[in-house]
Amino acid sequence: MGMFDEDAEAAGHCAEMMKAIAHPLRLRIASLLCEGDSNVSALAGKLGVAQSFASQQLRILRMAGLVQASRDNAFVIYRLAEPRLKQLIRSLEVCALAR
Amino acid sequence: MGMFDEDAEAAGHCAEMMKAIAHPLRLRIASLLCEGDSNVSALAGKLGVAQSFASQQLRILRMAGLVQASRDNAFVIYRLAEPRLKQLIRSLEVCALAR
DNA sequence: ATTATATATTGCAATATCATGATATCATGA
DNA sequence: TCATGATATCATGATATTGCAATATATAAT
Repeated sequence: MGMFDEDAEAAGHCAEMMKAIAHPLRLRIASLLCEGDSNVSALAGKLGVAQSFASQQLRILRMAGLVQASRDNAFVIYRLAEPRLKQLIRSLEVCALAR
Repeated sequence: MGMFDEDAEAAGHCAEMMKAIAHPLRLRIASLLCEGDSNVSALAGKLGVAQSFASQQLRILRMAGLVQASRDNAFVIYRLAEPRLKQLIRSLEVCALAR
């Protein structure tokens, strides 16, 4: 039935993806990006953290293939790269509500 | 709309939970437990890892409140503590399929 | 009491992650 | 070109995680 118990490689990939979001700030960033694209300093402002910190965490999300970036003049706009990520975050919210 | 961007504490809790499963072996353990309760050495055998390693990872899952343990004579039976965890793992499998 | 089996814990070295501050790059406008 | 605002990277020390081997504990059977 489960796929991860049989397919260790799939489990490894999935764990790597989860690790990317399994961080307070990165989860909040992903959550914000669910509501719409945004740039680095806007995100940093909303989250109340330093720009360099936000940029670093965005980099980790980007490396994991979860978000994409593109330039809009001076700004770099980040967006969710994966529609399925939105779905996953909804599931996580449901989990969090059930505590 | 999203809850994690507004509620930093909820994001922290959720990230902590995710961190517990965001590991190749722990994900596989959780996946196995979705199919039914099991004991440590049975899990270790199915996963092809040393008993002490399986026990260690089970401990981490237990600390995070994701699994529960109870003794059945010589054996310690582990089970999913959270029905919502089953749901989450299903979501993860869907995500993993979509790669 | 001894042995065997199941589980848990501990110690450890290697590696990774975290958060911060300083600095560098990049694009725009005066 | 210079100044400025937006982003990215670097360097760092603190802390956490990883995987393994050795050892300890607990239960059961003989």
